[in-house]
Amino acid sequence: MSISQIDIASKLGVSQRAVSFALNGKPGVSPIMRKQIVELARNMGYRPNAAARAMVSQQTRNIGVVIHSLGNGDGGGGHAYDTVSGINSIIEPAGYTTCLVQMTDVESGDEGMARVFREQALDGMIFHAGVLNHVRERLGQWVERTIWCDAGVEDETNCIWRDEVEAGRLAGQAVVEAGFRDVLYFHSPPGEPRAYRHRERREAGVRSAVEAAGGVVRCHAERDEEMLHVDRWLHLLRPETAVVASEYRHAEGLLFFAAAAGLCAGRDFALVCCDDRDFYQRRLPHLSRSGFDRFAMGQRAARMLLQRLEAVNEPAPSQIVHPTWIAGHSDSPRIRPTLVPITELRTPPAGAGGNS
Amino acid sequence: MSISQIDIASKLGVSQRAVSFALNGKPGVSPIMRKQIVELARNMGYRPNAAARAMVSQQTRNIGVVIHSLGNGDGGGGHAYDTVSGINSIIEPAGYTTCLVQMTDVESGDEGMARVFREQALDGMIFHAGVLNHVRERLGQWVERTIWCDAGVEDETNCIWRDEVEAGRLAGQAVVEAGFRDVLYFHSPPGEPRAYRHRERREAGVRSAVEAAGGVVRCHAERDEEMLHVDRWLHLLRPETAVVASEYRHAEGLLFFAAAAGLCAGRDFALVCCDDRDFYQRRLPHLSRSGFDRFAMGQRAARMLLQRLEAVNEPAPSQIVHPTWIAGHSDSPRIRPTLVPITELRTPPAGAGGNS
DNA sequence: CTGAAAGCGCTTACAG
DNA sequence: CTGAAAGCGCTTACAG
Repeated sequence: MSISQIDIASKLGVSQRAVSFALNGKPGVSPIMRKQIVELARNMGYRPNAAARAMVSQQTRNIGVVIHSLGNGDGGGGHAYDTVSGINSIIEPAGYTTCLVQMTDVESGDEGMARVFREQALDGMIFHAGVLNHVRERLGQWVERTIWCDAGVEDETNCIWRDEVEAGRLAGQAVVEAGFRDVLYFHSPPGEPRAYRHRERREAGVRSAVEAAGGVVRCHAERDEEMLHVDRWLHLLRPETAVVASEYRHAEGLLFFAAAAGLCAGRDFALVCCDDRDFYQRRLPHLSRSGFDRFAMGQRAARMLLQRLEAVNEPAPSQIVHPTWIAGHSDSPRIRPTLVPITELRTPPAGAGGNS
Repeated sequence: MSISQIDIASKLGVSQRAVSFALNGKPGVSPIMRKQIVELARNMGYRPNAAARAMVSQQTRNIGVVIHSLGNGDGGGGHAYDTVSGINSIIEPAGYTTCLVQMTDVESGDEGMARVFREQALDGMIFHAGVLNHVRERLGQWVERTIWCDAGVEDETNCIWRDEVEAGRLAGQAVVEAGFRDVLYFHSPPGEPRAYRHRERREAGVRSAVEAAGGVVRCHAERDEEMLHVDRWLHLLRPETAVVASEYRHAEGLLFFAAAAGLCAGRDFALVCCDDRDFYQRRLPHLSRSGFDRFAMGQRAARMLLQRLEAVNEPAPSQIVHPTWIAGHSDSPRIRPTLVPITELRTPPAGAGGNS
């Protein structure tokens, strides 16, 4: 039904080889014939058959991008897609296609695996998810060229991950410099599906900075879906205490639900976050945080993979993503940075939320 | 390098046909031989070559999912991915793979198009984006089986879109029933990249409901990235006025930045939204809104496409997604639904934000 | 029930 | 500079 090189060749009375060479810009066809062929191909609406090309060239030009799915709609606001966008932005111009694979923790046996894994269908993959060990090992066997991107795998090669300890340290240092010595580390309870040891590491970083300054770090665990229940944690917010949110979801909860309950970050309490989202730059610039450019990380992971695909397949040296500190800023007079010097926080008025 | 059916066949001294039939569960192989073959294939780690299979079967089992990209990290919080997740949740178990394609408005000529379009590489595609007309026509020619999913295309077949007028009407009706007659419709300024006429339609719906009750609708346009500048719009919030946010981003801004500035939805002003996100159910349940389950819409679009792929290729009748009204609710005493009866809103205390 | 063979649409040595 | 041909790894009529 669709037109092939043979259709073009026979119409012009030339060999199929000539068509292939002309269309692919290879030498060995006379300029006049080349022009005829290219023109006719365009007029006939010829498009090469990817499967045939893949078979002979032994590469599919498809790249798997595996993300962890919590099920229906992810439920999390989809920070994994920040990374996916970064990956795609590099891979697509290079002529590859992003094949999205969503995985749950309870991955069934080989039969339940996505087709893209059951068959040989990928040139490589980028794994972006906390993944159970047995799944990891299986996939590693199946797809020879894999980059582990913030996936809880930290080998010497083919991995890229963020320095979470440093992210915590930056946050801790910032609150110390703002004069705080009492710090509340706000994190997810253990046992969350995305088990990738960022919680402990960020905490360790926070501690190292705060304790070096003679401060003390307390912890509070809260499921992010429960942040709405402000009564669970509102009493912990005090002007003398800096709150360090481990994940962006906690920071959003602390920012917004506290405000709804009458306590405002940057006015009634100090807030910093060890995490970041790409769109915060435009939509939440006043949040003081450890920068974590997932889009850029995805780009780097994609470049690591491309290097392995284009050159000889030697492992790519692992990379560590170093966080940077982003001081919250606001050019709106009524919205304040979430971290201000301790002396600028107001003491709670009688009856305000802080002391119930 | 990788093992093929021939490797298995020769090792067992049988024909390649036998291997193919055995592995694919087709009749025509003796049970004993079948068992031998299946076992050996497993031991040798055989995986079928997707390209070869695609070539002979004339189907790639790849499906393109096109989303609009604003560039770096999308910048928008990625509501398109709610839909993508829904699509993938249906397509993957059916043996297809989601190929993600991000498109910008300024799509260059055919040469700059993603490889997946330049070549014949897809069995079908789902287009989820407001798309410029010339791009639309080109892609429609290239991929014969396309479903237009909330993409600004509304033909009799192969389209699925949300009833935006109804979404506005539901929001308008809700505020009317809560006793409001003064309504502020809060929307994006025209000329936003994702041009898909939801802004006007939602407004028309709001108007129809409010004006039928003798109320009046005013409008205010604000870019969502500018919501942080509360001084631009804070003075518009009054207890007697119900604010109807057109898009979820505006609702979030109205919810959160107003709170940071001291005005609280459900206490100082009423807020409803014509839009929705999948994770609101868990993380923002108190927002009163027109329900819009993008995940479910993606699933429906995927089923429409699968129907065209599995059966004869006859066009799928278009579907309209009807919004439902979701009354905000909260089991936390300090967080209130964003829409409450007008009588329950407090009159602004002197000096509060509403009257500068 | 099974083997030998054609063919899917390309790329690329190999002869002329 | 160009044509005739092999082969990538499968599926599936076609003979036996």
